[in-house]
Amino acid sequence: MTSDTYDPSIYPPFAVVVDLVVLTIRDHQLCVLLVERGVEPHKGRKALPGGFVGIDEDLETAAYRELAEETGIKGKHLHLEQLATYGEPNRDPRMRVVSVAHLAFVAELAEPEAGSDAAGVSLEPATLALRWRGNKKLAFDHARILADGVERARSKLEYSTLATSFLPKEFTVGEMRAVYEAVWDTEIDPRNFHRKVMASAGFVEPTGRTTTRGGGRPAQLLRAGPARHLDPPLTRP
Amino acid sequence: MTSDTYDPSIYPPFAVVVDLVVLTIRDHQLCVLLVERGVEPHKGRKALPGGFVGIDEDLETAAYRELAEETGIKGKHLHLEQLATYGEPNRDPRMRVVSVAHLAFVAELAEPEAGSDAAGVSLEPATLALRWRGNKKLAFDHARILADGVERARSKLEYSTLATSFLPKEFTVGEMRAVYEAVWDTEIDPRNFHRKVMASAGFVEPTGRTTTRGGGRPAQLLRAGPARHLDPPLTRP
DNA sequence: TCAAAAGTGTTCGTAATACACCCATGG
DNA sequence: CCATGGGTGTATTACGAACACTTTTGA
Repeated sequence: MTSDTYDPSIYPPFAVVVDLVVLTIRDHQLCVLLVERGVEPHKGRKALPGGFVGIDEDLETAAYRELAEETGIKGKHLHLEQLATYGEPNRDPRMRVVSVAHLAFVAELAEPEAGSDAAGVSLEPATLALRWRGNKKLAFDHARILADGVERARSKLEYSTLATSFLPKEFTVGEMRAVYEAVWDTEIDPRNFHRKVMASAGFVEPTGRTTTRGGGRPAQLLRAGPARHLDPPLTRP
Repeated sequence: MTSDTYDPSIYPPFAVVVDLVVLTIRDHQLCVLLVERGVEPHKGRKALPGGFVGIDEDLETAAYRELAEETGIKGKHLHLEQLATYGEPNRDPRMRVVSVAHLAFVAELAEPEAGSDAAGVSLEPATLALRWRGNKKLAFDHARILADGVERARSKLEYSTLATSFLPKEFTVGEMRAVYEAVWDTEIDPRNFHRKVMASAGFVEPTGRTTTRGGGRPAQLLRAGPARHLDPPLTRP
């Protein structure tokens, strides 16, 4: 804030919206939730979900609300954080729109089209959506927002415990490895990964049960531990 | 963005401002640039510099403009990045204000009070300003913004080459070590630090000249190298 | 000749990698 | 009994912390 006085008759109107980069893992790929625009501008193109912030609504509250409206997700088992704010004067041709983008990590949603609002909801591989060109290009500056979100996700997995946000409440080490491999788009040695995850204090805790989903020897079922930061970090090759 | 239509007669007015966390090193301490408020609310308190975004002005452009107005700094030898956006409904009692905070690293400014606008500009140790309580407390939610900025600065030094932004164009390894010690508030082994900095490809390059300012054996004068990221990172103890 | 800061060499313990190997299940 | 993934042990290498030591100036 500044000490300048505010005069509404001079000060021009800004619209403030939240846009969401909702990431999830599907088929061993990092996927992003997109909606198809029904109106101009960019009618027919895919866009990040989002909407206006209410006058008495916190930014984070608005982001959670949009997420629920768009996906039907309401549970507490997800991660949502502010990503960055995009405010180029002409990013929306209709008026001056400042978008506070948020980044969400969610566990596999059972057919997200079940969401209330938008019929045109889809899940697309993130790297694919980033490469769309021509009239398939993402609306507005959403390709840039998505790129920033993907890069943030990649680095967050290194030094935070947020990989668990992509997983159901109970999971195996192998399933967590699949998350890292999908987000980083690399292969990871299963044996060393196993050791690092189990040795990292507070990352995961055993439930005592096992599962054989996925075949092979039964794997321990784990749940997320209390730690928020990963020390030492898991580094990508 | 969303497909909702926009109706200005319904949509309430938001003010969009940029606030600046301007950090520099002074007396071996990490310091922040503050201005004293001349009007209510929070009249007489220190606050982060900032101001309204123009209707045709990019967020980053607005941040550079405010920085120049507040400090007189115009040169290209500084770093400025977006920090985060703060939009709680009641963070400003006058109206709904969304603040896009930016973080700047600058080399020692020669008495910043020389700046054009504000007479009440001062440089205060960051950790001190964060501890102010009662009627000396920072205005609005600026203590939280400052805390976020300091934490970001601390971690940026680990994996980026931005320490050079705190230094003049030419500097010595010892002067850079002083930056790390001030920002991290730790002591660092000079010998190991020297080796790491010089071994890190693209971090610094020799100018060929030396200096004896600071006493002792002449030190190589260095300038910032082309690298933006530090690999391997410098880790705090 | 002493203090002070720059810079180099070396030791030593830990951490990461690569991979051999064993385990426990389903088909 | 074989394929599949889970999980353990271990040798080798790489790296970082600690610190002894040398260098080059100003006072």
